[in-house]
Parts: sequence; structure tokens; C-alpha cells
Amino acid sequence: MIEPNGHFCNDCVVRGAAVCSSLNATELREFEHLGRRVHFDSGETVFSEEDITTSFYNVLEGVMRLYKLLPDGRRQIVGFALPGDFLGMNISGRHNFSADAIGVVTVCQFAKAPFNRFIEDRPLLLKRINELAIRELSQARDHMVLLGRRSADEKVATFLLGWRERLVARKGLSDTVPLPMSRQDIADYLGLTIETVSRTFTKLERHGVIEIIHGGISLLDPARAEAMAAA
Amino acid sequence: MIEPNGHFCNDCVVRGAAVCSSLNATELREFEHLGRRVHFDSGETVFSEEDITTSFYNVLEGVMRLYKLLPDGRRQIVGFALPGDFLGMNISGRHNFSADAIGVVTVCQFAKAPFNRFIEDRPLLLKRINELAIRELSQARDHMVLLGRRSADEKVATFLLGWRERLVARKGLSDTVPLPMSRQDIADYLGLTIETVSRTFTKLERHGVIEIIHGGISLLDPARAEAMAAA
DNA sequence: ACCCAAATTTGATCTGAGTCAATTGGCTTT
DNA sequence: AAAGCCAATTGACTCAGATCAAATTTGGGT
Repeated sequence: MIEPNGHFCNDCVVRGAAVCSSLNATELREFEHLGRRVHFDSGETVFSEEDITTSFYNVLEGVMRLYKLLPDGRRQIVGFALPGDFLGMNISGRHNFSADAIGVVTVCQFAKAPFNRFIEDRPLLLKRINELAIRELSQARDHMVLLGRRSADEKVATFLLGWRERLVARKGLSDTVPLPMSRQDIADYLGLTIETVSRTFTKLERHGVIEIIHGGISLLDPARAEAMAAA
Repeated sequence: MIEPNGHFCNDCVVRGAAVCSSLNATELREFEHLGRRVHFDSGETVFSEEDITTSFYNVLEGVMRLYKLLPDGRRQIVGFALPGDFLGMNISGRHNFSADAIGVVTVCQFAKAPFNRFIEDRPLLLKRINELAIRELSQARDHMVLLGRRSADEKVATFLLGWRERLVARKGLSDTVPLPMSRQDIADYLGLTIETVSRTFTKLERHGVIEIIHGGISLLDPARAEAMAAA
């Protein structure tokens, strides 16, 4: 669902953190016309793997799950996108993962061709996009280590601390960690089953490391969580 | 070990495939002075995780393993680098993985500062670097699916086919697949143990899918390998 | 060609996480 | 407030892959 363009980049919640932080006031005014705000309801798919890429997306509000499916239905969540994240870049001309809204999401959508044309003579914007890609690549490698070499306990503890850490940048540090995604989402992100995630949460709670609360957890003993995560 | 600069980009084996493919003849002549060829013997470390980044590297010859270690010594290989691959980009100013030579390796080494200065006013080079990063990101996501959601049999079959595929681009299609890396390297790449990798190789051979030969395998039944990989 | 050290394979056993199967708990609808 | 529904939890059992322990093969150096 597209809303009429009654928005301005200057008021944008992610201005400064996002891809557009590399633009000056003049450029921003031109850039403004390229993007339009689009809302998605909980569970809606923003784009699917193998779809031809027609747009890029800048997340403004909400959380998205980014995932790949195997032919038999097994799912691997390759990341969660938060406000400021930029989605849709690829070489093949097709998306290489799918993206769903977890809860209500607002994105700034850019048609591919005009966006690419805009980049053409803005090396600073390209540089910014490159930085974001390199940062993501580093995160992807960290996640490979988690998937390939960590135990279930370590995976869950690492996830909770990492998720909290990501929220710090946007909402400030807090021991209350909202988890908008389902247990199944967490399992598919960590390469575990839903039962193992649930059992591990319960175990962490029994040991006084976390308290399971509605819609998230409360981190009671960050030090012990760190110890579990580090191995 | 550094050799005196008796080389020219125009003769370079990876010219065309590598990062420098985006440069014209004039630029290339200037670029030439930035890089120097460096050789590494088998097993030598080119750079280590957490080292401050002082150089970027363009692989010219040989194979490298790129890996991360956990404090207790567990290792995850995040990729193998082949000629044409560009290494060393990061945001933090420190390498986020280590890189060793597997067999003899030649790289084209660029000091970070002059390279970054050279990029500054060459948006096409930046664009090329960005493309490489985005391609790697896509590969990283594919590998996450493998690590998180595939069985040992699928992992090994997928690895053999994927490795063969990468060699196609450089050496042409062949059913003889050289495997310069050790079984331990393969295990650490696939999130398995060396024993499981070895058993799976043996199993594939027993089923007539591959033949284990000196320094690699021969792919006897690509179709069946594909079937195993796809699940 | 021979020796030693390392890499690989093979075998036996164990276990962490998966699978299968109920419950339980929270929300929404009526 | 009862019923229905889906997500999450819990329990019992299984199994794929890990671990532990030998062989066996390979390769490099003399």
C-alpha cells in the first residue's frame, strides 16, 4: 500500500544513519522525489527470492526477516532488517533472498533504474552503499561462525546479546529486550528447531540469566550471558 | 617475500576478472605503481583477524583459506579465495578474518592509504569493488543456508559441485576436481568434523558418485551429485 | 628406498539436538 | 466466560554427526 508523498527526507527517522546520510541538502531535495513511503502489515512479503529486482528499500520503521528457502521448505533466516538498513542490492538482477514484515513496517522504496541513475554521478552515495555492504558482509561471516561452530546454548546467548546490541544504537541500552520475531524465526536464524530454542530459553530462565516476558526477555545477568556466548 | 617490481598489469593473469578490470589503459599505468607482487609459501599467513588493515590484496595465483577462530580454537572457514578475488576491505580498520595460503600463492598487494586515494576519484573502480562485495554477500548467504539447514551429505555434495563450478570459470569445465585444501579445511568450511567429511567422501565413492584421486576427486555422476546437493 | 610425521580413513560408541507427541498458555471471537 | 486457535512449552525417545581410538596411507627428508 502506497501513500501519497507527503514526506520529506529532512524529517526522516533514519536520516543520518541510512544510505542517505551521504547526501548534502541539495542532493537530498532531488533524492526526495525518488523514494516513496510504503507500509506493510505484519507478515506481508516485501519481495521474494528470485523476483526480478525492480526496487531498493530503505527500512524506516519495524523489523523484517530476510530468508532463503530450500525446495523442501527448510528455511534459513539470513538476517533481520531494522530501520536504516538498505535492501535489494544484487548482481544478478534478482533478489537473492525474501523479505517479510515482522509486525508493521514502513520502508522508503526506490525504483531501481532512477536510483541507479542517481548514484551514477554521486560517488559518495556509492561509497556509503559500499560501506553498508561491507558491514553486512562482516556480519554474515560472524553468523557463519555461529551456524557452523557454536552449540545451541551459545547460539541463543549470542543471539540475545547481539540483538540487544543492535537495539542499543536505536533505542539506548536496556536490559529489557523486545523480541518481535517468533520462536520459529529465531530457530531458523540460528539453525536450530523451535523446540531447542524454547528449551534453551527455559534453561536460561531457570539459571537466572534471563526472564521470559511478554514479547521478549529481560536480561537479568548479562555477564553470565556473555560467558555462555563466548564459550 | 617481496620481489622487485618487474611486472605489468597488462600481462596480469587476472586482468579482466579482477578489481582492475574497471580501469582504462591510462589509469592502469598509474595503478601499476600501487601494487607489488608478493609470494607466500604453503601455510603462510597473509593477514590475521584483528590485525590493523595496512594493505588490500588481489589474489593472482593459488588458493587461500579465509577463516575465523573462536577463543577455544574452533575454526570456521568463511571462504576460499581464488585468483581474481579481492581481500581486505573492512569498516573497522581491522581485518575481520584471517587468510592463509593453501599451496603457493601470489598476490598483488596494495598499501591501504594510496589505494584509497586512488579510488577517491575513480567511481568505476569503486563500483567494481562494490559489485565484488555484493557478489560475496550473496555467496555468504548461500553458505549460511548450507551451514544452518543442510545435512552432512548435502553439505559435501554441494561443496564439491560449487568448487567445481568456481574452477570452471578459470580452467574450463572438467570432471576432475582438484582439492588443494585438506579434509580439515573442508570440514571447517562445512561445519562438520574431519571424520564426517572423510566418511561422506567414502560413501560417495562407494555409491559411484565420485572417485577419490590424488589431490582431488573425479566426478563420475554429476547428476546424482546434484540430486544429493539439492535435497 | 627407508623412516618418520602428518593426514586420512575406518571402527565403536556417545550425545546434543532433532523428532514426535501432548500440554499449556494467550488471544480473539462469539 | 466458553470455545477455538495458534504459539510456545514440555516430555519421551531417536538419530545424525561428534567423539574417541586405532589402523592405514601419504609425503617429505635423508
